[in-house]
Amino acid sequence: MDSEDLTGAQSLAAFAALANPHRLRILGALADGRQYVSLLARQLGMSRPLLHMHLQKLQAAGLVAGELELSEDGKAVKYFETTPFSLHVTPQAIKALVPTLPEAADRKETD
Amino acid sequence: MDSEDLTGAQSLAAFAALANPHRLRILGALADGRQYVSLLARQLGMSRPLLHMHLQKLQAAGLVAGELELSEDGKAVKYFETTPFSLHVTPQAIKALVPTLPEAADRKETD
DNA sequence: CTCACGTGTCAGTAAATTCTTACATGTGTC
DNA sequence: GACACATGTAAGAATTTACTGACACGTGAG
Repeated sequence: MDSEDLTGAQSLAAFAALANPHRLRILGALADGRQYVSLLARQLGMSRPLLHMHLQKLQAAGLVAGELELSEDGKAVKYFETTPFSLHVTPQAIKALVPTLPEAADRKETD
Repeated sequence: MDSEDLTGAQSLAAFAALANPHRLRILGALADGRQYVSLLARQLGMSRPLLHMHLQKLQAAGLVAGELELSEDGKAVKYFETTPFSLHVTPQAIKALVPTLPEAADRKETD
């Protein structure tokens, strides 16, 4: 995922997802490799429902991806990993993305 | 301002500042050049107190800088401009910045 | 003096985010 | 059957963020 391909709404979701210390630590932990939810919660010292919520936001922003697998002993285990995102944030990049923001787009269409 | 120089807290403030459509439009408008508050509020169609609040957040995050000047006819006018920031956001970059997050630092110091 | 223009700030409300507790499901083992 | 482990989700409280409206100040022009 590259900065240039993102719309305003997608960038907004990505920035919002990054604007939280828990989610940064989740991304940091997943940068080394994939991990499943319950173990990740124990490693980071947070409750599983809370981690679940944060992972949902990261996934909605396209920063992580999860896949449900069956372990050898038959249990369902959900692994998450980071997507190979690369955002380059500069004033000019933001200016280029402003016309694709939801509100601005609405204004252009409906006027 | 370069990504590598930022601490966790500073990155967090920057991401939080970027996670708002109004603030992206403010940055987009200032990417072309400096502007003063009242005129910028009219251009963007938002109230001046609201713009003031957003500019405070952008300034606290180090994304814009403001300087108070006296116009030719003696009035105090405050101009804002973008700082030349350049953030490169990748999973590895985030991992490197996790140890400098406030909570993690506290935990390391106080244990 | 009043008006128009610039600045900043405070109080209150509306809305979104964050977090905990408790519940539900399914599988393998003792 | 009861336990340990995995999954997901829903309700409610606490906190933070976003926004409006009203107020303050100062200057130059009519």
